[in-house]
Amino acid sequence: MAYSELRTTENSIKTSTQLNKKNIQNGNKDDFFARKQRLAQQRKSLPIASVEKRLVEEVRKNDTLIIVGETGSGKTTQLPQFLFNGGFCREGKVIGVTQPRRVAAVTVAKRVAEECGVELGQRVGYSIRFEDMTSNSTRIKYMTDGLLLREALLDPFLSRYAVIIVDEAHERTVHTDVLLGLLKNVQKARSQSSSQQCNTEKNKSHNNSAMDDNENSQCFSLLIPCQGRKYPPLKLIIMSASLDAKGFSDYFGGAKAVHIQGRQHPVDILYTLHAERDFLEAALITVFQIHLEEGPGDILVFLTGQEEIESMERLVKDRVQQLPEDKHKIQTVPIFSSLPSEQQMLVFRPAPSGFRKVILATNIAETSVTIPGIKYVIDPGLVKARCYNPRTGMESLITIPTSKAQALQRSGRAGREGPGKCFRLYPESEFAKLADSTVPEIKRCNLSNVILQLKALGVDDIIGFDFMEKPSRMAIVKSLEHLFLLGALTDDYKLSNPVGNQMARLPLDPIYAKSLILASEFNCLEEMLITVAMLSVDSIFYTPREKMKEARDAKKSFASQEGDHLTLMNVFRTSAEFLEKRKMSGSKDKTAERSLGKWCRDNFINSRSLKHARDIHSQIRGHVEQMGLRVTSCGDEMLQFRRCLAASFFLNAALKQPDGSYRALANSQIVRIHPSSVFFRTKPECIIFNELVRTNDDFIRNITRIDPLWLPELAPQYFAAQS
DNA sequence: GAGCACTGC
Repeated sequence: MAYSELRTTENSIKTSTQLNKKNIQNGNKDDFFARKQRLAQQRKSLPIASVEKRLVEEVRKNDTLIIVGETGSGKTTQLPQFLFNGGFCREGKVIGVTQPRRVAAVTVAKRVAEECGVELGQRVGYSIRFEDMTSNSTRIKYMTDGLLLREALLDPFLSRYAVIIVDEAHERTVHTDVLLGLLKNVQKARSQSSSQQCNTEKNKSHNNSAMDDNENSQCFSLLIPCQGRKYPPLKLIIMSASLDAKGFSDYFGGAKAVHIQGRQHPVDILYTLHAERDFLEAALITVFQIHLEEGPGDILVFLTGQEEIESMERLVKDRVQQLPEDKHKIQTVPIFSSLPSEQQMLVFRPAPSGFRKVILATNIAETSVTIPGIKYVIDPGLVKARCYNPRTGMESLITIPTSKAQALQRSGRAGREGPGKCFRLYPESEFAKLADSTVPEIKRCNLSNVILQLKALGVDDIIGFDFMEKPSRMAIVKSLEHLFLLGALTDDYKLSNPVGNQMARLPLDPIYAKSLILASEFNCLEEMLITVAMLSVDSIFYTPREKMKEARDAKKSFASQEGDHLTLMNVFRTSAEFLEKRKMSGSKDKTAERSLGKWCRDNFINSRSLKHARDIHSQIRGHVEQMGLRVTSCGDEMLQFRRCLAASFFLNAALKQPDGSYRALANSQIVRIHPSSVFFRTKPECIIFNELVRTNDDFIRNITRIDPLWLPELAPQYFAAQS
């Protein structure tokens, strides 16, 4: 295939010695000191090290600072240490650093603890869902941004923190965007609380005297809990890898932005001369072009989904047979999120000697997973993205062109260990037409959860909330209506008590949170806890292409005639009984867990999803018990449980049509039962469902049969007017 | 008889 001239994007800076994994495990004293010395050397050689004093000074001078740091600058690990040494943790205050992903929070915290020579969980720690590695002495705390949002519900002023660093802000996840808005309010309120004494007597009710103008009225509600208390100003640092700091700076009132040099090797970017019609074929040709003409080094190919990855794998294997025998040494390795972890791990294993590894990946390899040894990247310029239509309330996945930022992120994967090459399968003129950055997630998702959180944080005027980028009015109104129908909001759209408050405290989809509250009244909270935990995770059933029949039979053994909800519950309970038996018979916890892994494989269950569901189950159980909800079981009274499902998910009720499709009662939309449902063949007259996704058709998933007469009985406020 | 980018509480 023809490519245009090579172009060099970034300057090369030599990297220091790589870490030697072996030495970490060795408790040997010499190794310990050698490693310590090496760590210190590495720290000193980071681009950020030379500007330590200046950075600390800038943070002292500016309440908000934007830091643009390229990959490898060391900003995430070093800046918190600089600030700690600079005295920002006086009086027991904490430096919080947020990350969009759990793995990042954990690995960075471990690294920093080691650099500081302290035990993880002491001065340096991390906190993510299901795992808290912090203590009273923790001063540098890495955490996920979603977790900090949850913390804000309990401590609206984030009073423990002197500094909050929002890392990877350019990724613009929903959590990051909500957090930025919240932090802006907290910062404003805290600087006012320290400059202006709150008047405890006068401010019992909503009273604007503590604020200068209406624009500030939103942080007023945040002020209430701090009445009479004083807080030091909150230092805010927004760190981004994208070169465009202006958006963040503008949002924070013209905050100062500083730039820190990165340390990437140069990556040559090549474009095709013409637009390619078939990107799979173009990628295939490029793989072999690299294999035959370029030096050693592994290839990373970005594809849109599992299906493309699997067909690409077959194509490479077929095509390699046409080459002379001495050119056969290619090994393909797929990676995507729903792949079982053991198979995911294979991408990290070096290819056999003399072989070239070709990694076929979704955008899991863009940020979440860093694979060593990549020298070549092939980027067709496409990505599958979630879209939300607020009018229909429907989510869908569509393939769209990447943004420039995303293309840059992908090409950067070729320059982590040495100079690399990136082949973009489109002409350079097309690159110029790409959007600069990806549309923030908050503009393309259902907002019910976001709104419930904001309401619980005291933000009543959602439409007036100062989002960095405002979601559409329609999306906001739609979600407000939805929350109102669930009973989370009152007639004047305030958070209801106790229902709305309880729902906001549960880390679940609002509709699932509501179902738990209802279940305690229906005496089936035990069952509903299991159900919502199982509904909250990715697909539980795993169906490998080559073992379809076995997988289907395994699934049948769990199937319930009542529907998918009870089927999921059967899986959960059977696995729990299995684990219990193992532990009773004297197996250690670890051994029992391992045999659960085998049980999962035998039953074609995705063990990662099941583990996740078990974690959610125990976490949520703790929450509902704390709230004082009664956790009781309906035993064999499945009718009672199905009635509770109907009462919970009445917004998703549907009636069978003569042609076997269904009509959703809420909006008369015609939908079809997904083939993964137990009701794909035997179709009941009336059902409730949990998920509506558009793929080749408008499919509904997770379905239970109900009696249509229950609907007006259990949700009269909704169905009375309609019948 | 389908096919599910990726995170997160």
